[in-house]
Amino acid sequence: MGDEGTTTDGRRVRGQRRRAQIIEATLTVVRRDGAAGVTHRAVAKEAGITTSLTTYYFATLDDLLVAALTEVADTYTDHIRRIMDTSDDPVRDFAALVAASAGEGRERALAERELSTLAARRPALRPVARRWRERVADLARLRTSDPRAVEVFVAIAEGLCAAILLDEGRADPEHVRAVLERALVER
Amino acid sequence: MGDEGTTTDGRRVRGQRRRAQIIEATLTVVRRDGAAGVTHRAVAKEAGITTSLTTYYFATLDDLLVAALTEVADTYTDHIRRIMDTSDDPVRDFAALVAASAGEGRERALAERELSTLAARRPALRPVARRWRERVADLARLRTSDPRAVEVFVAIAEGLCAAILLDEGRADPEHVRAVLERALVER
DNA sequence: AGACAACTAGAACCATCGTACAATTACTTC
DNA sequence: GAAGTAATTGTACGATGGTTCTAGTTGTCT
Repeated sequence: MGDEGTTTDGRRVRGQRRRAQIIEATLTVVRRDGAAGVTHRAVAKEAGITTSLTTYYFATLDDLLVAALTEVADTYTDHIRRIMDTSDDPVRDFAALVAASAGEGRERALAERELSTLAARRPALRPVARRWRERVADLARLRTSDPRAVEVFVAIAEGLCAAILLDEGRADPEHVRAVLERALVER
Repeated sequence: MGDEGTTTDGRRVRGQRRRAQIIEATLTVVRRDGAAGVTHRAVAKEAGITTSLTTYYFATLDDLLVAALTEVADTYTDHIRRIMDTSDDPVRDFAALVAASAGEGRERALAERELSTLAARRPALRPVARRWRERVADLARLRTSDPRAVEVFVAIAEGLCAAILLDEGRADPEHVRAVLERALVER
C-alpha cells in the first residue's frame, strides 16, 4: 500500500488501486443487494466515483462479476491457507468459518453462494470455483488420505453452508464440526 | 385437461390453466437464461401471450419467482415421494437423480439452484426451500434413524449437486451412490 | 518543456423493463 | 338475452441501465 505508479515494468500500474476499489465496491453491492443488484451505476455510487470509471476498468458488466468472484475466491483461499498453516485443529477452525455463515458472516456467505451459482453458467469461471473447492479438499487432506473421505468432506461443507443459509439463525460451531468430522472417521 | 370452468366453488377456476402455463414458461426461461432473465416480457413471449396477462396473474415479478420456486419444489417432492414409494433401493434411485444434474437434467438442476439461492434472500421462500431438503431427509430416514446421519446425508446430496454443476460432465451414478452411502454406514 | 498515454468526468443514446390503464372480448348467471 | 364478472389486449409512461463519446486532467518519459 505504499507508493504506486512507479511503472516498474512499463505501464498499467497506476490504476491498480482504482481497480481494487471498484471490485471492493462491487462486493459490497453483492452482499447488500445480491448479484442481481450489480450495475455500473450502483457500483460507481458505492465507490463514490463516476459510471464511466467502472466501464473504463471493466468494459462489460460480466468482467466485473468475474473479477468479483475471483477476488472472493482468493480471499477464501487465503483464509483456508492461514488456517492450515497456523491452526492446531484445522477442522475446528474451518467449522467456525462455516458456522459464521449464520451470523456476522451471512452476507459474505450469501455473496459467495450467488457468485458461485453464477459460475455454473459461465465456463470461464468454473476453474475459479473449482480451485475454491480444492482448497477445502486440501484442508481435509491434513486429516485423511482417503480420496473418498475428502470428497465427502467437501460435499458436507458445501451442503452445510447451504443449510445454514436457508435455516435462519442457529449454527453451532461445535455441531458443524461434529458433522464435518463424520467424513473423516476411520472405518 | 378435460373441461374446466365449471366454477364448482364460485370463481377462479378458469384461470388456473393460464396460471400453470405462465409458471411453466417462467421455468423455461429460468432454465435457459437463469433467474436474471425472468422478465414479464420474456415470460410472456415464451408462453405466447401478451405481457399484460402475466401481470394480470402475477402482479409483481416477485410473485412469479415465488410461484416458480414453489412449483419446482413441488415437482421435486413428488419425485422423491415416488422413489420412496416404489423403489426397492431408494438411495440408488436418488443417486441417479442427483447424477442426472450433469447431463440431460443440467438445466433443471441449475434452475433449482438459482431459485434456491434466491430463496436465501426472501424469508417468505425459506419454508419452501426447507421442505425441499426435508424430503431428502425423509428418504434418508428409510435407512437410518440416526439424526446426524440424516443431516450428513442431506448435506452430501446438496454438496454433490453443487460439485456436479461446477465440474463439467462426469457424474457416475454409482459413484454418487457410493458417496451418499458413506453417510449411512454403521459405526 | 513538450509529447504521449493513462486516467477521469459528464452527458447522452438507445434499449429494456415494471407497471398502469382503458378498452375489448369471453364467459357465467339470472 | 341482459347484466355482471373474469379474461385479455394494446398501448404508453416513467425509470433504469449498458454502453459510447467527447472533452478535460494527471502523470510519465525524454
